[in-house]
Amino acid sequence: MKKVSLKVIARELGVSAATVSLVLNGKNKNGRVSEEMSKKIIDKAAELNYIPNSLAKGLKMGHSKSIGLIVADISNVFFGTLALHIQNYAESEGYTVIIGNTNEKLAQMEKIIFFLNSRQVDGLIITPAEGSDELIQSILEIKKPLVLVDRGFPDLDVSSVLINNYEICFRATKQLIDQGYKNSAFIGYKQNQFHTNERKRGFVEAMKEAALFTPDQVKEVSYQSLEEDMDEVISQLLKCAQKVEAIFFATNTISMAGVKSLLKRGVLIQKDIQVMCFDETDAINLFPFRVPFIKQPIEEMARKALELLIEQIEKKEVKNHKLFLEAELIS
Amino acid sequence: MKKVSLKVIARELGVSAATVSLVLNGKNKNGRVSEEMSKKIIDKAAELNYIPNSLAKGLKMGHSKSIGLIVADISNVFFGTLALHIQNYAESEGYTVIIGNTNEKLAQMEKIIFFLNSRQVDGLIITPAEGSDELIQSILEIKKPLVLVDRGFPDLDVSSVLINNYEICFRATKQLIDQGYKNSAFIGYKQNQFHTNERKRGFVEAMKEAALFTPDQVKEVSYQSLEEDMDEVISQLLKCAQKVEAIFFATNTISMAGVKSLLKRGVLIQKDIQVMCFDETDAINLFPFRVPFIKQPIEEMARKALELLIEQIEKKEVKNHKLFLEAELIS
DNA sequence: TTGTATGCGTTATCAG
DNA sequence: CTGATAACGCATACAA
Repeated sequence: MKKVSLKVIARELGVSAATVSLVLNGKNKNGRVSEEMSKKIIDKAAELNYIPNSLAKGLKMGHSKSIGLIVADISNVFFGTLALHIQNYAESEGYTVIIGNTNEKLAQMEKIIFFLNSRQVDGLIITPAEGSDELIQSILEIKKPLVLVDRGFPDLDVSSVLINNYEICFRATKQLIDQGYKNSAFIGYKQNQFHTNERKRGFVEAMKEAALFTPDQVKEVSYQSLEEDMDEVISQLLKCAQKVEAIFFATNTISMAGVKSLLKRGVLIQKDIQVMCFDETDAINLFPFRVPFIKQPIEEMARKALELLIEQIEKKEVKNHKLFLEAELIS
Repeated sequence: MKKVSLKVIARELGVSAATVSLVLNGKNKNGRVSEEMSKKIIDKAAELNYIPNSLAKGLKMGHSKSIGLIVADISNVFFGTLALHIQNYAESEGYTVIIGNTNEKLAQMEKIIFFLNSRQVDGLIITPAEGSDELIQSILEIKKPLVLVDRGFPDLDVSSVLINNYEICFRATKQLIDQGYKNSAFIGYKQNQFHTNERKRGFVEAMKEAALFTPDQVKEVSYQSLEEDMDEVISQLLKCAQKVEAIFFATNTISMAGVKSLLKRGVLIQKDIQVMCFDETDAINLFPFRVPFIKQPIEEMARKALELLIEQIEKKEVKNHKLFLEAELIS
């Protein structure tokens, strides 16, 4: 079973490759090719199981009709779901998605970008790793269409689709306060990224507004040693002189680890300690009562990111649109 | 910032594109190109930020150094994790992975295969959808390297990496019996796939061996309406005259939905009803006690699948290796 | 209504 | 030691 190319079809039918190409691309508008020939070609292509070679096409056309999606970790449900939706929308627009993982590592991210670029992706959707601003800047410089999702760099002239992190965290914290939880803690990642900082700021400002803030309410765990750090932080909180009444977890993975750690210690969620989670993790659904959480509009994020990207690709200009979608407080 | 190709470097340096190609691919072994020129070329490439065009290379070479991974649903942790590991191994072997979702739909799967083939992937790793045997057969016929993971077709002459579904489920069921749970139920997907049938068979045979089997112990839910079906099935089981003592869930998604449904009804896991789960879902870890589950060697599955695939790709022959890796019973 | 020629960026072959 | 040339499969301008 040898490769069947345009030429093979052309030869079998005694016509030129050009004619076959025209017909198979539906470009025989103004009676360019006869109905008869046209039909013969289409039938032959089907008969021979012709599959167009996208590499050749891409090379010729100067675009690959593919986009690169770079996430931190595809085994994380949040990114998996994001990827699913992006793929779905991309497909309906005629684009393939190539997914890469950074594992939150800058070096890895750089490698993947190079790789994706060498594969001639028409654009990139990225959840940038910490400290990747220069790297992002370098993509901008080569005028490659680019959209950031989930995380962004406010100072960079780049399009991004984020949620209203500050505001939703402010509201979530305020809700805890209004419900009577005066002494809350916030657990986030030990990293300096805009979106995480905004979440923290939301918590801090709400607490300050209610004159309830003390600096040691904010705790940090590291991505690499999440479970151990969480256990440490939780036990610190439980030992505090002033009893912690609620804990705000800043991401879905932190929420899972946090809830797990609490349960391990026999702490009763909502009875002993209230929690506020990020994203609708499986964990949340297992309780016989509602656990409050912040719901991100993942599908919309996917759609918007793709829209912005395709706009850039097709208009051939790199625009700076910064979108902040509204997350929802579910309780 | 225009595209920088081999030619550009060549022109700037006043040499031919061929020479540049040789140097940049490290093929100037036997003093083919002078040290001096060599260095100049490498420096220039770095200076101009040269990125090789994989499309052109692939077109010329006849391979793309990429493989297609087709899963049922990338937002499912099992597949996400599988994808992560496959990508990691693939990368270390110099291959890119392009991921596609079937959403368990045959038509979708067919579409993706066509797409991936048109992108000239060198091989395919697939978790086949139900009823996709003819489709798989057609891939075999065009001699495209192919490995099935997680699910397989025993009658097809195709390589696959599965776990020992029958045996592990037999043992898991036997363990429930030995622990005194006489009346167990099994909940699986309403589909006719080898791997799921094997799981069911493991349960049934173990029950039969202990003379405890009755046909209505086996329940089915459908992938599309998992939650509703699960609620229905669970309430059926709870209403049974003969009290159900344990439930065996046949996949990770079923486990999650099942546990959720039980908790919703106020059933106490392990106290009222024991469960046996598939995969280590988040849910399992939230209980203050150990919930027994079957642990699949996902990373090993990924590695083996890739090994088999690369072997096929590089030896240019399609071998039929059927691997059955050992899952682990954790309790 | 159809065919020919050209080039996309690369590598391999063969000359020089 | 290096350069010219052809070819991979396709799309397009131009010729017939």
